[in-house]
Amino acid sequence: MTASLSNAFSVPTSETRAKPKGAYQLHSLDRAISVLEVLRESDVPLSLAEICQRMNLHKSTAHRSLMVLERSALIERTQENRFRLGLKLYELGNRAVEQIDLRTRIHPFFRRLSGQVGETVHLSMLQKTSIVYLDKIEPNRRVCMSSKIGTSNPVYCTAMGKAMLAFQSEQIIEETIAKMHFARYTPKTLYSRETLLKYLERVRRRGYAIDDEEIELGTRCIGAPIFDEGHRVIAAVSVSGSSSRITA
Amino acid sequence: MTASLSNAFSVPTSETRAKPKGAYQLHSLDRAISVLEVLRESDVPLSLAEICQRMNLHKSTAHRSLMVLERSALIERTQENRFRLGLKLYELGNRAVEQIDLRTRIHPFFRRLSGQVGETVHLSMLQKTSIVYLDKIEPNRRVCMSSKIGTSNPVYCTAMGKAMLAFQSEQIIEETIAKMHFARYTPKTLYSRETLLKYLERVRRRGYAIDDEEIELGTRCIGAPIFDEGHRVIAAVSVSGSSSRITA
DNA sequence: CTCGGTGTCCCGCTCTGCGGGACATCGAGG
DNA sequence: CCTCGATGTCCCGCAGAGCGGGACACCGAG
Repeated sequence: MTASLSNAFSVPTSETRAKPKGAYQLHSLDRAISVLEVLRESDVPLSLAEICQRMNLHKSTAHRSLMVLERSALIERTQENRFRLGLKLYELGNRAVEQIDLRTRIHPFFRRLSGQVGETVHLSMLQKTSIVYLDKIEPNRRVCMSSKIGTSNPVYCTAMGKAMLAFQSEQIIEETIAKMHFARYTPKTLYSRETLLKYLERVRRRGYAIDDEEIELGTRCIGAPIFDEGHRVIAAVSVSGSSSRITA
Repeated sequence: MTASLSNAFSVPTSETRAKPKGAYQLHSLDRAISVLEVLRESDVPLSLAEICQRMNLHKSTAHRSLMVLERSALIERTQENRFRLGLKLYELGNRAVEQIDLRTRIHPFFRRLSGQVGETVHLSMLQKTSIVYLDKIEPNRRVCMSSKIGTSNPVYCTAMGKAMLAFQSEQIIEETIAKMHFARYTPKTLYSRETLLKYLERVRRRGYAIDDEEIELGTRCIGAPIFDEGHRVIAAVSVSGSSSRITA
């Protein structure tokens, strides 16, 4: 299936752009999504010209995209005619996690875990090649390692990511790994298909995964998958702490 | 300007659809956004067929849209081949409010207010013809009136909405009201341009707005605008409570 | 005043992507 | 077993959406 899709490239046409194309094409939609991505990465609102530059687009093309996006409040413009992400996204995003309803179902169990370990605990879900943080509880310590809710990290260098990936079907694992771009955050980061596969095998035997300073030196995490009634992985929890405190 | 845009309709073409068109057109993008909207309104994941039905679209058209949206994780599909909003929206949404950064700037002041009044306080921002709730603090009472963070309500029947709208430029007020669809939630709901305009005038004189059971019987709110350094309205706070407790 | 930089808007030609429809797949029912 | 209906996926030709060139207006700087 995935194979047949890749064949669908048929005519590679001109396509100089290095867009992450994947068969089904809706140019203006893809472009609009890229705009959102560009705006997300920026810390300040961007002008039309800046957006054109970063995506190399022509003025009129970008302008049209922006107008439509603004009309639906996915982006909004400041008084100085700059653009940033719109609050509609907040609405949609909150609704998205609400539909999954994981947070409320898991929260009690989650609190107890937090009380027991006295370290930061996180809740996350798998999303393509990333994990997205949905919830966390921080201990009453001065310092603690934690990620911000609503952000994401790569699967291959987090305990929760590996815990969730390990229990997917053979096929999903293959597809997911194929889409990954390995980057070495620390010397300990797993950076190849093979090491990752071997690691997933271990996770399956033990039932949990560990991130041993793979994304940040000094931070160690233990992650375990959460299954639904049908024994499918739907989320993961983790305990994170300074590598000095986490050993057992 | 708005006038010239409306002229740009030039050829009304076929367009049987009652789409909220507004000059700049990107069909596939508009459609995709509608898909998100449809998914947001549903409490259960929807199948391709159901989506086609609700939007009356042809299978192939909707299918393409869905595939692209899924590729970028704006929607995700369940094992039963149904679609729901994707977690990417959560990421983007959180980033959106983070970029505005209001919450953290206002929070201290906000806490104090909450402590003083002992009723639910809300923080919201204007978004087209709605207000979006960004933050709230609830009192330690058993019952309290409050809205869910990340959701929205119409401008014309909320204290914060009217407080923010009142201090916009003449032009913005006009445009916003033009886009509104008045619905009568309660007998007290303002439901015409004129009453709303007159009310806004009062708000400007007093400096704050009141929602007197306009959206829900038994609930009364007082809303005040928040200005930035340049005396522009950027948000609003409100105090809400049962109409029996709120009078002065 | 010019000049470079904005954002907005128009228009013609090209090639995207629409929609009809074929094709698999599944499940229910006979 | 086959049939039937409903599903999702995929292909392809034609038509019209939307791309990009470019005109235009509007700054603010020099």
